[in-house]
Amino acid sequence: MEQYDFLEIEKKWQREWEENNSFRAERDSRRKFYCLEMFPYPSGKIHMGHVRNYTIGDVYSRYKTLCGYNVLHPMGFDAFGQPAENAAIKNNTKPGTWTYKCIAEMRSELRKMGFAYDWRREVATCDNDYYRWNQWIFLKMLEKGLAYKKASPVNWCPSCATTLANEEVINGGCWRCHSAVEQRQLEQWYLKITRYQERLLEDMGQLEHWPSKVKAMQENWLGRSEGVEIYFSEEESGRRITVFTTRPDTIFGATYLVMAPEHPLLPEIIKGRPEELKVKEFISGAAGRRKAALLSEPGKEGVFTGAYAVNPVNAEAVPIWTADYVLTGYGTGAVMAVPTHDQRDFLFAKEHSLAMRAVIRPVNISPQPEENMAEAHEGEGVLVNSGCFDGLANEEAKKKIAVWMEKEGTGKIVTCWRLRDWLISRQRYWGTPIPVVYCQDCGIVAVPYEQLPVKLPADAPFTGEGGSPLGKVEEFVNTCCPNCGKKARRETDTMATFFDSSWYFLRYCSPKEEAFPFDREEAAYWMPVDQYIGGIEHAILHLLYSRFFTKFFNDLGMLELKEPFSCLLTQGMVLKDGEVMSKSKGNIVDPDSIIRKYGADTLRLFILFAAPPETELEWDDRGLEGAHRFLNRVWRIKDNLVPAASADLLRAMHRMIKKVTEEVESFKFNTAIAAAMEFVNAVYQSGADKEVYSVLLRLLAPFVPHFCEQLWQEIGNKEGIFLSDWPRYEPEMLKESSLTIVVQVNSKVRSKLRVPADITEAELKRLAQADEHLEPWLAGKTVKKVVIVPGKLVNIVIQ
RNA sequence: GCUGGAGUGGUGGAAUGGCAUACACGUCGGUCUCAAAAACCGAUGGGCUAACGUCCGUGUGGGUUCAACUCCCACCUCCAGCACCA
Repeated sequence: MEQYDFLEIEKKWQREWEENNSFRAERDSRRKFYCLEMFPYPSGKIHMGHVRNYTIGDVYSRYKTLCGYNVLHPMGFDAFGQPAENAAIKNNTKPGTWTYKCIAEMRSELRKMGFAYDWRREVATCDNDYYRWNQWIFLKMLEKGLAYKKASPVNWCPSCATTLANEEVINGGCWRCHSAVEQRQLEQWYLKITRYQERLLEDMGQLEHWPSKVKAMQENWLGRSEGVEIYFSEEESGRRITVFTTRPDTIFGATYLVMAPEHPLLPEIIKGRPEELKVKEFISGAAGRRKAALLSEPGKEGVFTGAYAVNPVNAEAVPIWTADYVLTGYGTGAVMAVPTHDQRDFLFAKEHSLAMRAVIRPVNISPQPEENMAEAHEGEGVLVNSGCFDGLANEEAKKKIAVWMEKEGTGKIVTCWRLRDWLISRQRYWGTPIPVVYCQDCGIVAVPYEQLPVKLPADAPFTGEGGSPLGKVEEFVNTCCPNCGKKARRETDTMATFFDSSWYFLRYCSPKEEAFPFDREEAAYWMPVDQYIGGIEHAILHLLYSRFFTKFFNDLGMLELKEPFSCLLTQGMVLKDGEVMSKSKGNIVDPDSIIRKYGADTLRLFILFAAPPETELEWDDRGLEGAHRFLNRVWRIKDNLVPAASADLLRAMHRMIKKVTEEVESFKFNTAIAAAMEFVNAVYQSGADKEVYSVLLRLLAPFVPHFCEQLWQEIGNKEGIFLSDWPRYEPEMLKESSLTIVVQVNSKVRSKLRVPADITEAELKRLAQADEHLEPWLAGKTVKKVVIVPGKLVNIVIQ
């Protein structure tokens, strides 16, 4: 039995596409379509996750091409980052050398998959021509006050020996190596992403075609919450201690106040008190306890400071405590504690025998004395023990008390965000140098634009043991102040690589542009990305940063649009035996070995057919063989073409065109392929002619491009299949002359009728009731009602 | 705890109010063959039945409807993300 020669065919068409620049994209008068997949880190080899991600994008971009769109489908490499340094140490080479070698290997692996990229637009973020624009963007941000340097406690990964952004800390561990993250006091560069927090939240309304999950995660990350800052004062000194609460309705129930151990006022408050030593001990142990808490349940540790704070609404003095459960990074770093109506406060108060006072009486539950409460009542109710607010529903009281406090000057209505500014300094070598110098006289000085790029030296004595490697490269560090010309030192930290990937989709629009990061007109034509495809792991980091950058470019007047990605698809993971493929589990299937054995088209087809794009995909060798079998089946039709296909087959073909088109359009590739398989089964029954075959090939072309190009050529076409058109169905051909109608009695199928398609409802009703198959069911019963669904079924309801 | 998903044959999955299990995998049977493989054709949710059939069946319990995998209410289980966020 003839098997098609995939090795030969795939090589041939890959060469052909490359020589003809088949997938080059240029601005023209057609409707544009920008299809983008998240670019890879160039590790050298592609894995099944890449294969799946890029195959999904490839199908869609080839489909859009066939539909007549001017498609931009670029590829590049997210090439800066730590693995290059580790690999360089291990292999005794330079990160640059290693990275460019990996890029070359990766490019060749991607080519073997037959992806339709415009390779002329390739970018690698470690190229001078790319990262100089990182520096340009940074300087613009510096000008606008969006980039700033400050000393602050930062997340520190001891194993990677570098700082991390909040977004890079996952469950208290480093996103890359999972080591427990420590806090260190360091002076670092930040980007003021918080200036955009309202817009990042508001504009999510535009992201209709993003998965709700991703939007929910971003919303949660932004963490907007409305509340009140309340001004307590320390009893003796009158020093103001501001707390933040979302529950001003419980203010009369505040029985103590808690400050985070890191709160800057704390040392002043305890100064000279008998408790000072004990509290200081507690403060110095805080970092260690926080680290330990990451590994286990958070504890309820805390100590009394000896001081009291005056509640501004009732002049009551309440004890001031410091405890781990109050965080320094959120709100004001201090809270008023209301044990009766906040579960955390409740547990803490029980633990340390602190006073409680209920101020909200629950509706429909008999009120309990405080000492009998088993847990805090966090729900709704009516205010009690709250002065003139007694009797108000608590939701109403929330607003009234807030307004009242603001009027009295005892508080202020505020909106609090969880989002922090983005820490971008990294103590690493393989990244974009931050383009500033430090001058004895002038302080922090921006490197002038005309001096960009600040080139990363080709080599640095890095060991992976910490400290910025660039600091050891004398000829890099020592420079002159651009301002006064005196001796100055360069910044030796590099930028977080998420900076690089926050705007690469814009660079693709004009990758050779020399005056700006991107050409305004090209971007105006190609942007936004119409379809973006990538892993869910970037739901917050990359996608949030990219939205931030886009808004920044909008402010600079370089972009019209506010959001970079119109539609987003997050593809599911590839599993083997129910687990994610990984080196450590030893369950990796290497795409290259599959390509050699079955061909790229079979691999593509299997991965598309085995599951819908968004869900997890279980690797299955036998499923792979099934996909291969199907291709051979389609191949053999070529030698068995008939002069004219039957009318039934033609109708089936038009039904298939409709189905495949609708399914591809909505990313249901598995059912699109199923429809094609069903049709091929019909072809095996009655025989296809050349016309029918050519339709089938064009419908399959986005999925298995080499295969279809070859057959397309063999049946006599001179131009490539991707220069043809996506088939259209004739609505006339979908109509059947007769239909099968299901006949039910009391909703159970009892018979089927073959009737003319244009039958009237009355006639159908008559026919159904006369059906002899129904005799046993209808005999002696009264017909209550007859439901008719045109073209589908008749349901006879009997008593 | 909060957020977002998922739960359907032996397996991956299909069906968004109208014949549950399309398509594929696997299994079984047939054709071809000396034989095997490949290929092609057919069967394949469960119970009862010699058979025509018939009853049950989409995580659980209720509800709406002539009709529910699908809509509503309550719950269970699993996966993922966030989490002492005041």
